Amino acid sequence: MVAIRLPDGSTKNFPGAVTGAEVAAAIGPGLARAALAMKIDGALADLKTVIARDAAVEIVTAKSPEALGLIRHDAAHVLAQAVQELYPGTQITFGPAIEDGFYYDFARNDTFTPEDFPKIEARMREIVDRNLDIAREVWSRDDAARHFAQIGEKYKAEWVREIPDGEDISIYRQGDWLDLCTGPHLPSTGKLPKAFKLTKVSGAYWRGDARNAQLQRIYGTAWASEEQLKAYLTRLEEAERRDHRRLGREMNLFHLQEEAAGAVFWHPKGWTLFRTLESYVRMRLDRDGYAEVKTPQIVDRKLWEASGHWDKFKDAMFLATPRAEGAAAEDGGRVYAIKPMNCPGAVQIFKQGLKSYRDLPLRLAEFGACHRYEPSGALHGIMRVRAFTQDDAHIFCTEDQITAESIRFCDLLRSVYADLGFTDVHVKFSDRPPVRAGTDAIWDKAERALEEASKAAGLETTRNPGEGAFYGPKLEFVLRDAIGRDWQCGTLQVDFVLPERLDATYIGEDGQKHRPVMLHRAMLGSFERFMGVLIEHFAGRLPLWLAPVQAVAATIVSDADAYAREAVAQMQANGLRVELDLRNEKIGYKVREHTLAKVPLLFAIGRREAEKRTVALRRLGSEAQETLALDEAIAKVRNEAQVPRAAR
RNA sequence: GCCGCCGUAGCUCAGUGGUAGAGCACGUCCUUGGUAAGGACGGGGUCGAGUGUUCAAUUCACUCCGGCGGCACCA
Repeated sequence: MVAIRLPDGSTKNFPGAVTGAEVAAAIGPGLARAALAMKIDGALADLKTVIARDAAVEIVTAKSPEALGLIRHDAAHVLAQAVQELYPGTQITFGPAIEDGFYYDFARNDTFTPEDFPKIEARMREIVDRNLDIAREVWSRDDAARHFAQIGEKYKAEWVREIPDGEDISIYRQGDWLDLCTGPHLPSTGKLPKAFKLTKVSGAYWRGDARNAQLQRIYGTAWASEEQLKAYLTRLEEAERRDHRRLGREMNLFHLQEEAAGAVFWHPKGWTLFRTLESYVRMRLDRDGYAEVKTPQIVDRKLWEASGHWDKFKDAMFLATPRAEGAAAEDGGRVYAIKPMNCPGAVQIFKQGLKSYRDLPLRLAEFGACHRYEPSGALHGIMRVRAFTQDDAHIFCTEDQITAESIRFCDLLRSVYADLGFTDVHVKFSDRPPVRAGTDAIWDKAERALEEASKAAGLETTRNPGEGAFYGPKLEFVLRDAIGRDWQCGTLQVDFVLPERLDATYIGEDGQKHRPVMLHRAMLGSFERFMGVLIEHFAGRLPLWLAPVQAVAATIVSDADAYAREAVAQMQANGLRVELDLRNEKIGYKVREHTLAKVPLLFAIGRREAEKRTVALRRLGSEAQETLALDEAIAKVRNEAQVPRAAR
């Protein structure tokens, strides 16, 4: 007898081994129809799996949180079958479920284009209509390897050989189509909702390695219902509306052009935002015990060789040599590199003069402009550029101070993010990468120190194996934006390696030389990227204190021009970023324009206002008007526009 | 860097083997209008760059540059 415990606490007894489908049927015909898979003692399994012992079983339906993953994984298989039916000779490789959808990687000589999608989607629907039974089989390694080799699936054959001993080699059969897959899967293709859509094709490397063959990846999205699919497509449109490249142009913040690919031309408004952000961060650092420095832009490559960056990153560095005849020789044949990062420079400042343990921790901040030759395919708007400014700082401290400094930084970071409108932050812990500097003993120490520190700072971290910097492990702070997207911005890295390589020392209490530890840290990461994130997070509707143009004073009739000028001058004298719109246009036109430009405040000034020395205030996103005396309006707006924590 | 797609006016986009068009924006004039587009007229393009095919290339081919979507990379 087999006793099956159900989620509601009840137990159903069966005379012998049962399948999930039978359990579902025993509960009710509705559930039997809706069943997609099950969980046996919490582990996801096919409905056809035979349960031979007592267990807790939960039937998974389209409403279960696990359903989307199953649906997407099945959609990937149906896609693969459709593609192989339509394009014989195409090899299959991998096709997992991913966030919001799925993909499948194919090897084929001809290329897929989006024009192929309608045909493939139609075939996918047809496969759903065929309602093919999906069943798991366990094969021997030899049989599986032989089978895939025989039918020309060399990627599958390769993979079969690498499945560890002791693991089942499971094959899913869907009609007469087979795939090597761990599952689980829906009981038949007919259970797959038709709420899917192919979205894009791209290249992808076999096993994620650029040295391997490039495959063709077809992406799709799949949902439990048409409504969900529609909602997803709407979400994509929303993301497109927020695109910082589009808003940057529309709001006249910046532009990019090919003579300086990967570098930003900041327009007055964009630069105003940049400066506002910079001075805010500077204020926070000033108040948190940092000293700001500035290090050279062009530095002899010897320094980068010493730091280890040359070895690892020389291909991504810009070089600079004097151009004048004979100058290079006169200069001792030096080769300079434009700095790709600030840390070696910070170490040079630390090394000036003897440092005592009494000087530690020493927090050196730098708004460092760095240049890196990023691969052309990596460039993306202002989010991934070749010239950027970090809100960088290096904290030189003793090992004992790591924890306290980490806590202090995390506190600052949380508060800064909150001021900037981000409260949903999670933290990744990236440990030692395969290629690294420093001994394992040093890495053990560094990882332990960072773990302790992050625990002490009250952070919950998820592990990110092998993703640390070459000189040390790091915490990465990921912000979730208004529409649920994640952006990695802040970082905290523990570094025992660079102080050693660049020979930084301090004199300890014992009168002996010691190595300081270096903490590399950034909050925004790069201003360029962070500004892109801000723009997208707020959809261009920046909070008043950040808005490059906080208000526009727009006249209704030209008789009000003189008063409007005076009002704007007063506002500007009070530190508000206000523009004057005296154009020969109707107020409706001006309202529309400034609304589209996402200016937070609009002061309409007509004859009435000029006579009574008032302004009619309209706020972005509202149609209400509020008439205020000029002085009152200035006081009010000034208060609202205050930089967070600026008041003393 | 790799795969695919794209590059026509400031922006969004039509279009053609015989050297180009719309809407918005811009300029001038009229209009002084009370909260999301008032009217008239006008200027504006080496059709990304180069090479080739052709009597003729913005259109076809190739190379390069840049952009977009992924992949890889990200000190």
